[in-house]
Amino acid sequence: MGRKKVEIKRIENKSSRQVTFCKRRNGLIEKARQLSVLCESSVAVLVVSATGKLYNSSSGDNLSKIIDRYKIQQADDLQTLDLEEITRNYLPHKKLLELVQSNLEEANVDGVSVDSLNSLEEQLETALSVTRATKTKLMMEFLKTRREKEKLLIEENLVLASKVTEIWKQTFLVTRDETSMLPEYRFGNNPPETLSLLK
Amino acid sequence: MGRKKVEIKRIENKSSRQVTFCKRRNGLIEKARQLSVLCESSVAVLVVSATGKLYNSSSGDNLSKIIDRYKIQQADDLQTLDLEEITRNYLPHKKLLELVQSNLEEANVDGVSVDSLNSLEEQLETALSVTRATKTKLMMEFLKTRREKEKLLIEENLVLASKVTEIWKQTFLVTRDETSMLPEYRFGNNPPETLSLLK
DNA sequence: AACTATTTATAAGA
DNA sequence: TTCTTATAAATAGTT
Repeated sequence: MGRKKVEIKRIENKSSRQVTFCKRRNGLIEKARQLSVLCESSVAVLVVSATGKLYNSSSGDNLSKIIDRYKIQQADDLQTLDLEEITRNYLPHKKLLELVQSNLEEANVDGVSVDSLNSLEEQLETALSVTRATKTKLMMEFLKTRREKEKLLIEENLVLASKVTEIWKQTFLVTRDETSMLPEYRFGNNPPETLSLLK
Repeated sequence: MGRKKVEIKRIENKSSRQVTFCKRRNGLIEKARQLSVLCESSVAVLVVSATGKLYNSSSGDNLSKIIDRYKIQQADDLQTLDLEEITRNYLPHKKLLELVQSNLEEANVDGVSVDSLNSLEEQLETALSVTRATKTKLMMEFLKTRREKEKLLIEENLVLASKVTEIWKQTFLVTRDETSMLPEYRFGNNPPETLSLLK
């Protein structure tokens, strides 16, 4: 729908690709909004540009909720896989139970005492909750470490990016006036692309 | 674009709403595909109908990857709110517990039956194990996302670092011979420091 | 599900 | 970028 019919294949010209990206992205998002309103549904659109920049929109429910809805479907689809994971998580406990089982049989020799069984149960519960808490704590700590490392990387990235930008600017100023001294091909002519993850 | 102009507001007639939902949903998904192909980008569309049914499409990358890219942004924006997401995912289990709770009270009225308590206990254990597995899974997923993001950052960092090094080298070669053209203070005299996290 | 009269989106040009 | 406009494409109402 334009002056000419266009084939649906990659637009080779960079600038017209950029223009089309912008126009059609806006068009798509507007269409999504309309669908949502007309048919009282929730619609999410996520667009990742070639340079990695993300554009998203949602109407009806918010994006997180829509994604959660998607996850539920995934969970349904992979229910058998989850069961495997659950089983895996239970193996350590199983072993612990076996260990206690042998204790139990030992106890049986002396005749079954309800009191001893009670205390055994308690011990088991304690062992279990300790295991669980430790696991959570370990994972939380690990997450924290990751976050800190990520922070450092982002800072470093910012410093480097501004350095490159700065140098590019100055190079450009020089090459414009003194082309012969600093041939344009030397540093490349384009400003450094902006960085996908730092926007 | 049809026989009549339509206002963008909820379509009251149920069957025409249904028809429009289907037509426009297909249109939206086709538009998404076109945008993806024309501009070599990744596009995801998620539509949840009023009855809760989910329709989704993705082009370019697969949906999970696009959603991961979204999560990276979220993690930046809402680093502290990760716990909220986890909490949100726990609500369904909460409801399950409430359900069981009501069963418990019901059982109490008829006098406590050991059998019913047994089955209740079993149900609870199941709910608990599912909860536990879900928690682990969520944390694992989150860790995976972090790891992927870190990878991207490191790659970006490497590219930037080599860029800075390259430019520094070339600048040095010029300044040595033509000091007046490129005052030494301009880009700084030192080679870029090596990077703490990339060693 | 098709069919078309119209509206809407957008490609090219400015 | 942003606006304009000729044309392609989508779709509302109809069958």
